[in-house]
Amino acid sequence: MGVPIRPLLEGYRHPVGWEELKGVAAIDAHNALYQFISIIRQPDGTPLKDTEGRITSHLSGILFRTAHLLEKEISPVYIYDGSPPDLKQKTISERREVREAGQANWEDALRRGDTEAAYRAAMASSRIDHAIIGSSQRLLDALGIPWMQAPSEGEAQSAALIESGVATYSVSQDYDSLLFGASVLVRNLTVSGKRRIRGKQQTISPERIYLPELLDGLSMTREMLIDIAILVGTDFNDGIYGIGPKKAEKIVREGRFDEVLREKDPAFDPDPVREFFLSPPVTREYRPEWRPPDPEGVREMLIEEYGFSADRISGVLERIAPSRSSSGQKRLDQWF
DNA sequence: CAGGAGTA
DNA sequence: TACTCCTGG
Repeated sequence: MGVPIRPLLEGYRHPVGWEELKGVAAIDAHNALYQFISIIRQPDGTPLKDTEGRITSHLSGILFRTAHLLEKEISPVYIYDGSPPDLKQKTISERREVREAGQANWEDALRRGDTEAAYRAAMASSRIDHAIIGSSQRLLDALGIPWMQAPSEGEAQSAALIESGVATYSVSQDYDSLLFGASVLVRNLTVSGKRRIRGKQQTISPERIYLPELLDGLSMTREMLIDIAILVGTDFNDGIYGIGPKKAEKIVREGRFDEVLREKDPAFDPDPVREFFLSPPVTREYRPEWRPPDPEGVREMLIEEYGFSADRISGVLERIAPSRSSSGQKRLDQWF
């Protein structure tokens, strides 16, 4: 779910226009896939599937979003998670339980005929499995979009790519990459527009957070921000019961982090978690390469193999790899 | 989520 | 043009 420190970011989440987002976007692949798989569903929660029952929601999401980003002169590179640290095991098993409950609730809601509850439960049942990861990577290859597998957490790798100048910013809905030291985080990198959230219409548009501005504004170090996160809970440790972001901020500012842990959870050693955020396993070798899209490869995969509509695919391909016969449109692949 | 059709 | 609604696989 990511670290719940949103209240601390009030005033630092700046709306940003597409013009300012030109550059290299290091996209948290797991986060993006999860968004697609959980949201791209029919009203009763059924995901898009091909005739063999294989889920295709994520392929639709990647295809159309890629076209959109390239049109905005944004170069995406997808960062996949590698092996999770042992510290994450509890989070992983908790997520599995939530998914299984979601699956059961979905079936229940369908039997009751409660479509809205079915949709919500189906979202919670979403799972990024091997088939989804593999097919997403094949599609990215056909689209000429680079991807890499991080040694460990993708968000940590994204931060390293920014630090070394390979990426301009990190893209995720979660705030973890800030803890890993990503200097720029972009959320809602989607076609802006209105969405229904909890029944209400709300306008969603891209927003940008600068870590240095955040730390300066809060007068704190990244180490302090990490300690706050540890108190409220991260993917790598349980939080302290009854402590939210505001109390955690106060505790850390007053230098009572150790004291509070000694009192509330004496068995817990925060140092491995601190260490993981401050120097996670990452690679410094990777250099992404963007290639022109392979229209025939995309067609073969999506139309022949997964049953996408030829018309829809042709429309997208025309946007990202205009055919020579097309009239007067500017070529978007010219800067590859 | 994103695109497209339908509507005003 | 702007906005709502529906569908995609």
